[in-house]
Amino acid sequence: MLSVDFVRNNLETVKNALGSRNSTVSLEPFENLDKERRQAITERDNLKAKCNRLSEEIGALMKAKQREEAAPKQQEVVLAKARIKELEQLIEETETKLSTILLTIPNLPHQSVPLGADEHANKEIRRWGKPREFDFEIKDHIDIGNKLGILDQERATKITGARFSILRGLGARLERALINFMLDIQTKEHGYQEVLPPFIVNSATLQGTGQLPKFAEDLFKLEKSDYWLIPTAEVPLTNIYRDEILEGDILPINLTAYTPCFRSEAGSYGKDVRGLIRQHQFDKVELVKISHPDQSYQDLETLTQNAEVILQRLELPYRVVLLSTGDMGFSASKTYDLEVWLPSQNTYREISSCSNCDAFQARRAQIRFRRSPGAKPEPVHTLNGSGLAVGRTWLAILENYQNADGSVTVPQALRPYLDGLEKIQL
RNA sequence: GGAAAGGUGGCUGAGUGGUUUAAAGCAACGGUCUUGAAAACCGUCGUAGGUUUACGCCUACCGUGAGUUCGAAUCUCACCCUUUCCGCCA
Repeated sequence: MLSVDFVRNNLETVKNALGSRNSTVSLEPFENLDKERRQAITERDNLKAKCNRLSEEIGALMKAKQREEAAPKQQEVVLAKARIKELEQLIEETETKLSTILLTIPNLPHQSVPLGADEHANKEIRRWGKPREFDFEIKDHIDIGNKLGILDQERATKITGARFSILRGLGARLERALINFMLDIQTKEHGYQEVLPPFIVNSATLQGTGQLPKFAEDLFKLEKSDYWLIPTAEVPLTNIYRDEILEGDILPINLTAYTPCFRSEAGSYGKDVRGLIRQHQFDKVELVKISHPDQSYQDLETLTQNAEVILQRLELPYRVVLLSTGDMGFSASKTYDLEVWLPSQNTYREISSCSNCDAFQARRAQIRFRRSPGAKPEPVHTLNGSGLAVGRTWLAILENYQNADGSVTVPQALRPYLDGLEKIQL
């Protein structure tokens, strides 16, 4: 969320930014609503001040047993209160409209973000590793997984429905190994604190990180409650400090968590229907930084590198892409995607998305800090990134490490997590 | 699910209709004193909104929301949360 002040004083900038982000939010009503609201507040506060004064006088008269003299003053208060009631209704209406506008304005892009309508304007920053050349006909991860008996999507459909899967035997084991491997690197080498948050959150939490009110459709909601399944650990992790004022010297706060993630994938029908790429439930190890505003863009570089290390250790070729204004998520001011090489698709596919949300989420979630003790509280900057999407890592390993005989070699770095296993085979 | 108690500032904790402008203490910050520190003393010490060139002034906030009243932390209703006990349960 942008601050009212900022929008009021930078109307043109915000309008331009909206355009660059393909947003359809209209700022036309903003100016009038803003003015109307402030006038009403001023009038109401003046009336209230008057009532307070009168009430005090009435109190004094009552004490002095001068009831008759209090009566006209009481009348006056009653009258003022009727007007106050009208004004409060008006204030509430305008504030609702204003906050609807403010809550649906996406974040402003950072100046370093390329302008563009969609992913074609994204900018490749760097590549790591060389895609392997195969001297046999390669299979995709679905075929490999099915043949090895470690992936069972048909039966998952019976148990739940489309876009769910069952991992079995070494498949399940590989998933668990990856989770531990990722968490170990982030906690032991990069200094993140491991967190195990709730997988179910309330709507205030989702509004804090920007999923609500605009993207309810992408989420799973539990019936007869205000509870929702998390679409990413970013949501509970970032909200840990909601409604708090932190001391500046504890920043940055680095958090990591493994959680399953639940997404309705509304509007993606027909997209990536095969395999594990796009599931309603998937595992992810998430990285979150609560940063000092002066440091946050440097912290984004660090966070991105922290995620990259996982791919490097697993020796999976990838590239880093800087998203353009039109391709970024709602809350982000700057985003790097990590894309892993998928032989079956002969292309790079997203496996991590690392974003700086600047003060956008912090303002919504009221996460603030003091530059020095006693200083005025300011919003922190919040960052998040996948480190990494476990399901996509799982399938990337199957595809990149497949052998002609249908077996899959276990990446060196992962073997300690699988009792030294070198190969997944029949 | 049943019963009971409770929710007040960063923390502890008073306050049951009218100088509460939320006491007091602790913590924090600034100062005096000191070679330095501690102690002592003095002062400052919440958040948000509105208004003002500015000093400042005004308004709201005692779990949340509604209500009673000229006036609510205090009374009424609903809800949320916490703790304890019982029941059920991994």
